[in-house]
Amino acid sequence: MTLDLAAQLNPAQLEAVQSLDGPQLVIAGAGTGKTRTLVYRVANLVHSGVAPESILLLTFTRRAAREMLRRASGILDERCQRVAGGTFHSFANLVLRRYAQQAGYADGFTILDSSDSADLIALLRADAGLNKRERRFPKKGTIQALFSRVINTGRPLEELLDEQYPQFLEELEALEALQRSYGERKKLQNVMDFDDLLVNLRDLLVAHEGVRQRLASSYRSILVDEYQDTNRLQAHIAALLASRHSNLMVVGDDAQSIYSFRGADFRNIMDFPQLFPQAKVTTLEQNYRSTQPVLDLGNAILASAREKFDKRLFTEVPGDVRPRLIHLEDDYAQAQYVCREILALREEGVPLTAMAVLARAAWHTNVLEVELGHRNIPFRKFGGLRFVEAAHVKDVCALLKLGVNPRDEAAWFRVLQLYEGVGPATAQRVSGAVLAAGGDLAPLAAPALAGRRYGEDFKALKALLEHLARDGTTVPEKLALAIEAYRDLMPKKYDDVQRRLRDLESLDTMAAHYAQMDDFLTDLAIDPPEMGRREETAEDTEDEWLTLSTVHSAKGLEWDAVFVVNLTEGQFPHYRSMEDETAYEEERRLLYVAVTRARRRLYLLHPQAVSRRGGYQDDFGAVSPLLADVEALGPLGDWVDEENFWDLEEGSEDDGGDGGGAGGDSGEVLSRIQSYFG
DNA sequence: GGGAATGCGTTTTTT
DNA sequence: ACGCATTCCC
Repeated sequence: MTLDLAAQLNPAQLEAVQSLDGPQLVIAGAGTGKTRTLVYRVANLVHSGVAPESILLLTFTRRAAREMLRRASGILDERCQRVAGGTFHSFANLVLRRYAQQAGYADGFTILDSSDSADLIALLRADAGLNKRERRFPKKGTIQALFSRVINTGRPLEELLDEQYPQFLEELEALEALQRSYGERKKLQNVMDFDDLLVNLRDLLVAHEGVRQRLASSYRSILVDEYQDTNRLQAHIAALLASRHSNLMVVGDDAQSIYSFRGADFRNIMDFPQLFPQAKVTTLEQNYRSTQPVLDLGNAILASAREKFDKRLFTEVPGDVRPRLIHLEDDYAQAQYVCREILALREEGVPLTAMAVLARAAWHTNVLEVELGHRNIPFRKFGGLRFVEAAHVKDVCALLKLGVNPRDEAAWFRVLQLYEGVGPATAQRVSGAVLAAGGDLAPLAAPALAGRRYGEDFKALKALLEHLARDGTTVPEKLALAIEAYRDLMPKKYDDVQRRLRDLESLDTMAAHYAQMDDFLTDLAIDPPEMGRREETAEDTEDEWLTLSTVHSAKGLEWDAVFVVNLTEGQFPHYRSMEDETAYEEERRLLYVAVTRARRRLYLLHPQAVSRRGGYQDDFGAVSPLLADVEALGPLGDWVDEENFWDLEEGSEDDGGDGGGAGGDSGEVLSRIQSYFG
């Protein structure tokens, strides 16, 4: 098997792909073949004899990793499928399961997703009596987000409070105490939240020399995609893993950094050469995705950015259809317009699969979804509320979790309250008793409960959990047991039992792929299925569908035609980002990401009113200030600007659309890592 | 005391 | 439609 790299790559890409050793930074603008470069580099590494298992590809989603390895296999051969790949979180999970003891945990720890962790925090808040106070105490979700930010940015709680919630500064001490008890309680319950996965991996690598040596030796080459969206913790982990061979390639684009709300810091990119002074830096500037008019708009959006990183993308992709900015009365008119345009494009031969509607927030497409339904246009929705976040799915998962880890208090709290006559107080009492017994289920059958309404129910629950904990039963069998028990409990909580049961059935198809229940549950938390919440109208097997997505979930993807909806002040940019400059700048980059998803056709839609809960926003919304900034620049905002308020009745005609190893030994690298990360 | 029913305000982005 | 707080009822 030969690899004709020169024929497939431009000089800059080729350079990045061919230098197999040493640290490398690739700055890759949108559409410049970043993924291509990574894929070819993986193939080239394997081709040159590096064992696939010793290559680690860290990406933003697991889907991205799978896709890249599939492509690498297509270029070279099946060996590429054996490359280790995934997200930082999934990799951390893998390592921590192997070294649970060294990390201070027991085997079979369970994962808390953000809402689980918020629930646990709420329990502790109630324990500490912080509920019944004169002053309002922050909501559980707010506290959870704060704690998470402390971890992911490495900044002190006080600073973050001062910045974001000055009204809660007076509660600093109470919050710090809560933070401590939250940390202790998780250990006690043998659970980790998302942040613990990263923290514990880093701590493991720092504190356990032997483990670090083993991992750093076994990963001969490490590649990190979307490096601009990593946080400090992740950068530290990547550096530690590369401490032996220094073969770390990071790829990213500062202009596409859109996850700072999660602690991502694009300075990781800027500082990379500081950490690895021998780093080779490659910049990819030729865009292979979009036409010049689309790119011009992208460049213009960046041009008004507060912090400029001079990078001008150019393209040779032919095409001169200018982007269109369309002003509409409201989001119903917007939905009409988008549908008609989509159908028109399809007539012209653009397949549905090559079109996407992108939005700042998942709910922005709600009105459109109804309209698409009316017109029988099949679609899939990405981003926003996940399948696994639906209350009934969480309920069943909580049951399953207790089979794996009977110390998981958040799961207990959820499960117990499913029973008639059980509220927060009883649930907490019983789960407290189980926890105090180290996870023994005996308290469920305690004589004191016998006379209660739920006495018998709890005995049945005990039997169920014992069965779920048994080794001989398969994952799908356990799931079936849990659903069967849950079916009887549903009417207390929901009136649409049938619909929810159907969702649970789809869990079943997933469960079939797993031999271990904890793997199944972990994957549900860390790598949730991206199925649209809306039932696929016709058949699941529909092979032509339109993509609806949040801009965040559209990262790295591309379509022939892209519609960006709700470009209205307060919607996009989100109103909460308008006071804060750094947040506003991130909205700008977010719009940049959105428009650079388009290959040939780009529609920017500005509904003047956006419906909320049936009604309308009080006042009429101006066009997004992000676009106003571009307009102010003059010729670069050279889009087709049209108003389309009236002519939208079904069937009416309108104007239609056209529109490594190189330097430094392990010790030297380590000391640099140490001095950088402290 | 604790659980259930009622009413109100509210929607960012994700591992 | 959902989470939250208040009120109502056993």
